[in-house]
Amino acid sequence: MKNYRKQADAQAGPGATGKTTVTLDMVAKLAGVSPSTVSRILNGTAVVSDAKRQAVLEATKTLGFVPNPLARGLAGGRTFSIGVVTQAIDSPFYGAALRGIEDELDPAGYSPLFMSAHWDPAAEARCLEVLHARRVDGIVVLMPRLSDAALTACAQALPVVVTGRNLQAEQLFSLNFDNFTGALRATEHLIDLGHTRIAFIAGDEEHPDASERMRGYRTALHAAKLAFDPALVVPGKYHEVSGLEAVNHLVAQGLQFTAIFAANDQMAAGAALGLFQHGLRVPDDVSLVGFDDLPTSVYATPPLSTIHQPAYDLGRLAAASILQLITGTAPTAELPAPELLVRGSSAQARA
Amino acid sequence: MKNYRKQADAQAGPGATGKTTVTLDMVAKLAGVSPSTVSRILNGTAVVSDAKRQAVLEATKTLGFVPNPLARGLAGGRTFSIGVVTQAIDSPFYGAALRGIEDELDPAGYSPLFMSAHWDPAAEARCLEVLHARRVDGIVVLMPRLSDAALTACAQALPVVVTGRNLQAEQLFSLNFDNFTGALRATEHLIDLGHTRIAFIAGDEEHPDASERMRGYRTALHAAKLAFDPALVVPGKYHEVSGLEAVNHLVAQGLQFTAIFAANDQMAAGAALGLFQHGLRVPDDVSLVGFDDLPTSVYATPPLSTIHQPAYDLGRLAAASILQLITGTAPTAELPAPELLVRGSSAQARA
DNA sequence: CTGAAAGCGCTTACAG
DNA sequence: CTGAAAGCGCTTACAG
Repeated sequence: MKNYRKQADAQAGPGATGKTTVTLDMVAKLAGVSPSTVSRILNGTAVVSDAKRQAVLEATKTLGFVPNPLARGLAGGRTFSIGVVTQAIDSPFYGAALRGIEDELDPAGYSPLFMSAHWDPAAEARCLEVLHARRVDGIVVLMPRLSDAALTACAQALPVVVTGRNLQAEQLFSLNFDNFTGALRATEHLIDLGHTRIAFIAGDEEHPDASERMRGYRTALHAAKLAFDPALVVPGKYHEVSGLEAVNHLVAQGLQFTAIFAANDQMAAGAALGLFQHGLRVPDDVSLVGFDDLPTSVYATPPLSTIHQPAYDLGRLAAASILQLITGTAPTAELPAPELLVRGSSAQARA
Repeated sequence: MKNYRKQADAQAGPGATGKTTVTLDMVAKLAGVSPSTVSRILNGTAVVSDAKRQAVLEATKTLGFVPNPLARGLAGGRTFSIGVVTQAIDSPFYGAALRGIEDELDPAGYSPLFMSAHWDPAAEARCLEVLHARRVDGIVVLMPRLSDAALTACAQALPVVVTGRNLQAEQLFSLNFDNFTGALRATEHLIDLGHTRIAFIAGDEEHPDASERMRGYRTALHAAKLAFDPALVVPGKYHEVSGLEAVNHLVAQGLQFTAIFAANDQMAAGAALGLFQHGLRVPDDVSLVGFDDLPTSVYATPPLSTIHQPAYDLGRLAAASILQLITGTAPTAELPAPELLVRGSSAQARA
C-alpha cells in the first residue's frame, strides 16, 4: 500500500513512506498529543503551542500522513471539492475554461469534480444531485440548460456559479459574456469591409447566447441601413456539420452573398470546408468571420477572423467566484468585453 | 436543502423531495427494518425477503434517499470512483478519450475523477497520491510521464491501467497503440504518391511514441530504397507552433521537399499555416499528412490526410479494463490497428 | 434471512 | 491552549 510513493518520490522529490494506511490517530500518538490537536494544527483551526505544533508537524512528516478526504468531508462537512458541470468534457471551447478552473482551484487547495450534462436538462439535474450527494462545497455550471428557477433553487442548498446567464440570488453568481456586442462587432467589421450581402449562420436556438448573437447581427445591419434578408439567415446547431450544411444550403439556393458570419468558430470551420468544396475561396470570394476564437482557429487556412471569447479567464473567474461565495464574500468578477480579431479570412468586398 | 430538486424534477421527471439530509437510518425506521438490511438491499449484498425489500424500496423512494458516497467510501472501502490522470484537460486529442471513459463508467455506476498532470512527472506523482488518498477504486493514467517502475509500484496499491506503455504486472494493464505501423503507413502513402523528398516533423522526444513514429518514417523510406536525409527531419514538440516553426526552418534552409509527414495533427495544422504563409499550396506544392485524426482535422482546408487514432475507443477500453481489474478479471482489450485516412491534403507528386 | 455493534478516519462543540 | 466524547452516514463481520 502506498508503496508506489517511494518510486514516485524518486522522481518527484522527498516524500512519505509507510506500509499501511497512516491515520491521524497515529500521528497524535507519535506526537504525544490528542487527535483533536493534530486536527486543529493541520487545519489551522486554532492557536496551538509551538512545541506541540512542531511535534505534530514532524510526526506527520515521518509517518507520511495524508488526511483522508472522505473522512474529512464526512466529519467536517467540507470536502474542499467543487462540482463543475460542463456540457461536454471534450468541447473545444470549454476545455480552456476547465483548465482555468483547475488553475484557480489548485492553489486554493480545492479539487474540481467534472461532470458532463450533454446539453440535457435531465442529465444536468442528475449531475447536480450527484454532486450534492458528494458534498461538494460549491458548484459551477458552465452554460446550464436547466431553468433559472431550478438553478436558483439549487443555490439554496449550496453556493452556485453559472455562466451564460444573468441571475440574481443569494449564494448564486452569474458570469455572462456580452454576446450581443460581440456579434455586433463581427458584423460591423464585415460591413466596414464593404460587404452588403452578409449571410448569418445562426447558433442553436436552445442557447440563450444564440439569440443574442443573432440580435447583434441584425442590429449591425440595421444601423448600417442594410436590408435584413431572412433568406440569408441559416439555422445552425453550433457544430461543424451545421456550418457545412448551411453553406450547402446557401449555394443550393443560389443566394448572393460575399460574406458569412458564423455564430461560432466550429460552424465557421464547417462553413470553410463547404466553401472549399464549392470552389469558393476565402477571403477572395467570400469573407468569413466566426465567434469564440477557438485555439485551433488561428491555424485555419486562412486564419479565421473572429470574436475572442476568454474561455480560460471565464474558468478562472468562475472558480474564483465560487471560492468567494464559499467564503461569504460577494463575487464581483466580470468578463472582459468582446474583442474582434481580424485575421486572414475577412477582406475587402470586391467592387 | 436539496430544495432545488423540486425544480429540477419539474424538468427531469419524478424524483425526491425532503428538507434536510435523508439518511439510511431514516429509511430503515420508515421501513421498519434495521439499517443493515437497508444497506444490504440497496447494495444487493445479500438475499432479503421480498416483503422487506418492497418496504425498503418504497421508503427509499418516498424519502428521496440518496446514499452519501463519502460515508459509503469510508465505511465500505469502495468509492465507485475511478481516478483518471490526463496530461491536459483541454487536450484536443484526449478529450475524446475522456468522453469514452465517462461513457463506459457511467452505466457501471462509477464516476471518473479527472486530474491533469501537465506532462510533469512530479505533478503526476502528486495526482496519484491525491487519488489514492481519495480512495478511488482504480486509476487510469493516459500517457504517463512517470517511470515504469513508479507505475508498477502504484499498481501494488490499487488497480491501474496505463496507455502508451507496454507494462506487465499484477493489477496493471497497458493499452498501447501501434505508432510504428501508423507512421509506416503514413510515409508509405506519400511514397506511393511518388514523393521522394519527404520531410518529417518529429514529435516530442520525451514521448515514447515519438521515437516509434520516427522509426516508422525511416523504415518506410528504407523499404522504398529512398535516402534518409537528416536535414529533412525537424524536431517538434507535438504542438501547433512547433509545426509552424518546422516549416519556417525547412523553407529558410532552402531545403527541397514535396511532402511533409507531421508526427501529429496539431503540428500538421501548424505546418499548414506555415506553408500558407510561404505561399506554398497544399497539396499542389506540398503534400501534408498528419497523425491522430483530431476531430478538427477533417475540417481543415484542405481536409487533412492522417492516421486515425481511436481516442474515444481508447478511453472506453481503458475504462472497461480498469473495471475488469477491479472485478478481478484479466483485461484483454486491444486497440484497433492504425488506419490511414486519405483526404485532400495529399496528392500525387508533380513530375 | 436479519439485528446489534463496532468501526471507517476525521472534526467539532463541550468542558476545562 | 487542549482533551474526551460524540458524531458524520454508511458497511460489515459477528451472532443468531
